[in-house]
Amino acid sequence: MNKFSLKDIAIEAGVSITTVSFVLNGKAKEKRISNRVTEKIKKIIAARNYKPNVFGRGLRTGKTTTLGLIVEDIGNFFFGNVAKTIELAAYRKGYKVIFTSTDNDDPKAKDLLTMLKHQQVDGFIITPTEGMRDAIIQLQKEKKSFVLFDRFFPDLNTSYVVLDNFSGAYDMTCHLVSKGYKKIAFVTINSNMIQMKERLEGYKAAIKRSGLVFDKTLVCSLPFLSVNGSDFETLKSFILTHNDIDAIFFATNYLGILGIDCLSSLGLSFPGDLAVTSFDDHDLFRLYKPGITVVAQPIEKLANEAIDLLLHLMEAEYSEPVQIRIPPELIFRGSE
Amino acid sequence: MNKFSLKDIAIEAGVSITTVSFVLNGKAKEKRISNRVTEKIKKIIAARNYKPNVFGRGLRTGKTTTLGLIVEDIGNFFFGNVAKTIELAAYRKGYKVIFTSTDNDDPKAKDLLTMLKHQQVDGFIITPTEGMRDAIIQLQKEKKSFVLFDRFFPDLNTSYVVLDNFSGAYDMTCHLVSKGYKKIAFVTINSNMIQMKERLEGYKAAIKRSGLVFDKTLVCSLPFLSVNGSDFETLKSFILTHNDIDAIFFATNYLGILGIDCLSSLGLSFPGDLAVTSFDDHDLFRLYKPGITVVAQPIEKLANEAIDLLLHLMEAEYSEPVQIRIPPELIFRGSE
DNA sequence: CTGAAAGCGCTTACAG
DNA sequence: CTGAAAGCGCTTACAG
Repeated sequence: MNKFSLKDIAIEAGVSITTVSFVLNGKAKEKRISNRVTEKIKKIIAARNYKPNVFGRGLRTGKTTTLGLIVEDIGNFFFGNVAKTIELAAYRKGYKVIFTSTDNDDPKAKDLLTMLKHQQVDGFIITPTEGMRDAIIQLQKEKKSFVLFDRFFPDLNTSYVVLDNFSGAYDMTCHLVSKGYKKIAFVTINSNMIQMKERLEGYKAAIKRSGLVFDKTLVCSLPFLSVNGSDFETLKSFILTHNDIDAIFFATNYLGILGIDCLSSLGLSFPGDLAVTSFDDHDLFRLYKPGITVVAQPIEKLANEAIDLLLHLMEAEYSEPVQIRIPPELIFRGSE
Repeated sequence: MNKFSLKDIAIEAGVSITTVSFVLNGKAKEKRISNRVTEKIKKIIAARNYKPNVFGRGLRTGKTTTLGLIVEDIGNFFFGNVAKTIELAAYRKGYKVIFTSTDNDDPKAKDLLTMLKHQQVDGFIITPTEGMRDAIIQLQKEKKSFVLFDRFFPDLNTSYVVLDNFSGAYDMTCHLVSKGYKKIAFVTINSNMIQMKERLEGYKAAIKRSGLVFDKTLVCSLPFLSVNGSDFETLKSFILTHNDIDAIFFATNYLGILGIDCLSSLGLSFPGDLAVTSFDDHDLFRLYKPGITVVAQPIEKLANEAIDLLLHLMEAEYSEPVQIRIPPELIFRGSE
């Protein structure tokens, strides 16, 4: 495909490959290549549409202009749009992106990280699973450039870009309280990862601050993306058992979607029978009748902060870890 | 990172790098390396967790175990889930995937293809834009392994995996006719690409076969993802102008989503005021009240066919182009 | 102002 | 049954 190598260009220009390489890498001035020769070489490179071979360069320099992106699930609305934004920003800077989904599976996640390291990507954006803690420590030891995304390890001093999950959950819960709801259920996933913990903590803190009593039986924890579809039944029976609930707050977009499915199959209407709110925005929440009140994540902002930070870390000689929290945005709709 | 090279392993095993390379590439038997030596080397490779350097190998062989995926928009429900399935299948086969979104932008799309070629990916899955025709011809001349996805060029004999769009549109239109609708509007995007043409043709054919008269003023063509959001207004005025329409068929998921938004903001209800159906399934269509009747694309099947075909083409010495059409699945819900 | 040469890590034709 | 050596395409320290 790349018929042309440095050598071919050199022959055509009647100079050495060294000289061509200098011109190619913008070192013509520094190396004092004459203007005449520089221009001549540039012309030939353009005419032949010559691009340096990635392997030759990679072997020599260890650089790839490729980034590794690890998300939870590229098919999810949130992560899919995050990926889109990151890819666009990377493209504009001349980087390729290798993308991978962990599906919250620890062994797969670790395997993916190894694969990306082995692939010599220049930097990583990682939505870590719980079990990746050691692998992240290792990555840091190896002085790789990376930023954690959506979640992080509280006891590890790494760079990250996350939503301020605590205040998102806190503000939404306060909102429900202010509307007069008193029995507010919180439906979350069974995860120790910080982003889910913070959402739960935000909910708890708001309940307590409001003078209500935190009742742990009002918290429903589902396993992550159970394949057998048992979530639906679990949630249904939770709702049926707690028939005094007057509001439900779903902790992620797919829980909210599941919740709407569930409530509607139970014939419950909202906000009539109970108020419904969710984390994350989604076309369904926006267009459902009534619209669902949500804690929206500013997706483009989150993704752009992550890629910008990563590129910054990659070019910095040395940098202290940078930790960014983006405020969420509450969108009030009819579901209360 | 990869501290260990072939050389290190060779030194540790007390053999030449040639021998290690043979073992590494499963040529031990063929090259008649003794069992004793083979086992010893394998043990060391495992113990050191040695992985061959991708650049060294790539430079020598030109192979990368990396695939290039070009979709329209990774943030879209359809393409996001396609990407997810492809990535999973590729991962299981030991391939990495570099993914890119064209956003239906010709120059970007061509640029992405060049980038992927330059990156020496072993194979391509491409959702082409209209303007990529020449680039695809070129790709074929270069004997690259690739499969077109979701759409293809009718006058080009290339491999592809697509939905049978014609029959999807045809069947849905017939369904509407059978329900008694007579003024069926078709909302599509302004594209000459085959998948949209076939949908329109399917609609037309069904109208004619049903003894109705094809009325081109009932076809509304919107520009692809106009940034300024003018689609909403265009569609709105189309609906207002044609107040005798008794059914609308949206030709893609994002048009259907836009349509629901639009109809609902006009205060129109369905199927009361008019029937509503769409191409592609989506959480919104499934859970909206009433549920939206759709022509669903079997996403996993489409994606798996594409990746399987690509892998087949990659390992085949030579293969005639393979062209696969997957039948759509109509899902009937309350919107008629 | 420019070039010859080493070396990054690998695979494989050739030799024995 | 095993190894020395060439060469893939590049960058850069060194020499002049």
